[in-house]
Amino acid sequence: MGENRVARVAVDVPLAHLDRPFDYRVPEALVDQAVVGARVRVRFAGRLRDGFILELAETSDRAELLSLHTVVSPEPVLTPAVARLVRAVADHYAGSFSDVVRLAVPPRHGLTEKADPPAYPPADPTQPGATVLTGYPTGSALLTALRDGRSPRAAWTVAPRPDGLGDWKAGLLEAASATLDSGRSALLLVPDARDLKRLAERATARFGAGSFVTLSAESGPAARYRAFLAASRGLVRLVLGTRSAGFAPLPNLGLVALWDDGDDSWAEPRAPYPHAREVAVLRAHTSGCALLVGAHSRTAEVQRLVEREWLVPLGLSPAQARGACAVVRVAADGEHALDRDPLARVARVPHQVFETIRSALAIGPVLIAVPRAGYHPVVACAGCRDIATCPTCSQPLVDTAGGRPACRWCGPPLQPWSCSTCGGHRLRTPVAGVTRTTEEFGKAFPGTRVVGSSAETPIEVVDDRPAIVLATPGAEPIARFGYAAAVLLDTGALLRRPDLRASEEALRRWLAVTALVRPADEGGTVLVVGEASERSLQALVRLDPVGFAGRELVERSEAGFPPAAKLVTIEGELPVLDEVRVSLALPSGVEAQGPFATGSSEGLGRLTVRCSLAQGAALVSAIRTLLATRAAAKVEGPLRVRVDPQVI
DNA sequence: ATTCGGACGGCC
DNA sequence: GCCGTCCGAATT
Repeated sequence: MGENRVARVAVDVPLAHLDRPFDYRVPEALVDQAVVGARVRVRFAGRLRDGFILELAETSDRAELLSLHTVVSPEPVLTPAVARLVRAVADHYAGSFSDVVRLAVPPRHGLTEKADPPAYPPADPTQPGATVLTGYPTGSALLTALRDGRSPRAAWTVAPRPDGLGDWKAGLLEAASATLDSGRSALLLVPDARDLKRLAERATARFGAGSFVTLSAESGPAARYRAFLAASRGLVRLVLGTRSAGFAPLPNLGLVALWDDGDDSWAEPRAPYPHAREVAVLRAHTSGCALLVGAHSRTAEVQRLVEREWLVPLGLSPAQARGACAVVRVAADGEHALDRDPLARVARVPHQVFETIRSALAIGPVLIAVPRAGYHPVVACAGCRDIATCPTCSQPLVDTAGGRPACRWCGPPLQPWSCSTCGGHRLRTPVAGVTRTTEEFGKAFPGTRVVGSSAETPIEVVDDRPAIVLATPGAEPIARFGYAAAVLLDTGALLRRPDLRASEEALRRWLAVTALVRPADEGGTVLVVGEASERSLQALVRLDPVGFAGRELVERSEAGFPPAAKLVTIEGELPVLDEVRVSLALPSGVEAQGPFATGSSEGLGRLTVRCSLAQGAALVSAIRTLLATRAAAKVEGPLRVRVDPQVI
């Protein structure tokens, strides 16, 4: 067989036991096109299937080889570095190469590929931007290391303020700039399209228009593929993107930076459900690039990497942070139904909230963070605020879309409702949506502009004139010069969520709101309505997300949850899961719980398997082997495996 | 003798 | 998955 006439092909087959390369002969006519990374079509089990050339070789172990059927295009879309990352991610999540490669390489867009690429002027990092990282201890050392071509890894805890030390976008661009200076490329990742747009605006100002690309699934197939090609062809050295851009092919990658790893949009909803933070970690590991994980808060996962000394901490002390940010105070969520002031009566908030808003309005806009409508669809008595229950079965009544409260089991109550505690007849929704609360604040502050921003009707920016801005989580507008104050209403609603990460997530959101408020020396205040003894609330008041994450990690360790333990859930039909539990020869130290019915659908259930981190890789590999064996034996019953799932 | 079909093994 | 093959039973 001639020179490089064997192509190792990753064939797109969904079967777990066929998750390995297959050799094909490269026919004479395709020699020029059959390059490493090219998309091909091959005959596999009698059918034509898609695949990628992983490598070219001179010989094969096998005597007889089929020929490549077609080279779809000679464009090398799957580089060896990305192929290694895809394999590592698949192995980590007990998934297959073909599943992960679908997340890594966007669908081909033929016209875009054939068209002349636009001109990409070089990113000009000589324009000095604001220096942010140097304001942090060891920040200068990080930049120097990047500039010198080294690969530091850091967990950057960003001070929650709107500008200066809180300007995380400038910090990421600064790190990128230092990396570009070393002759390498950089990848900056943000959780959503809104952040991407804002980061891109800053990147344009710093590096010049067109000197970088943004890579996101939301930009449509053509634009997405054009940006992908600009990266893989080495036409740009700076890529900004969202979740799937974590796999972006960049020659000579020097840095991956990821903003706010606690955001739930980092969790990929498609199998094998990789988390972008872990993809970035695996990328730094497999390609030896630098890693910068920045956030106002700190996840237990990042805390673990810091404690293992795999990430270096980069942040202010809590005392330094308090000196640089808004002051945070707690208002007890007391018996305000009896309060005299109009806001307390109308919107059910403590008197202190009214005072804070009134004084802050004198110097600027005020943000009111309200829990998302629908968090608690339950209804309560307007008199005593007790939860309203069904007169027939005593289950909580819920607020239906039609506006009439009803019991989930018995339907709308037949006779007029009366409160079983105080005998009252009027009902109200305890957590009002933005629209409703907007009206209430309008009444309490006559003459003040009141605007609402929610996911459905978001507002991007507000100016510095006094206004009350009500916003649901994630839809908070930016105030051009920072809010004079922010009020976090009903913090208990977030904390009461039946979720392992409820308090971590709550602190993350509150710090994000704090970051929109002016620092204390400019009069900025954050008022939190809630239970002052809550650990997450105390961490907010002290601006100490690191201390919080340390204790959070200890708790996860005691409870046997990720990232302190390896936890895998397997979902499928209950009898199938019984078989799985038996056939998974569990080594000692590996526990299994269930299978339990999930209630999501008839006959479906979940089996949870957990073990120490030391045994984690062996457990995941054993589960993968089980999937392969089952697929090879054609055992019926689909299974869904999640490694370290984000929500349990 | 020939054809049909269902099960099983392998997929380069 | 899906295809090919192999073997037994049904059909001529």
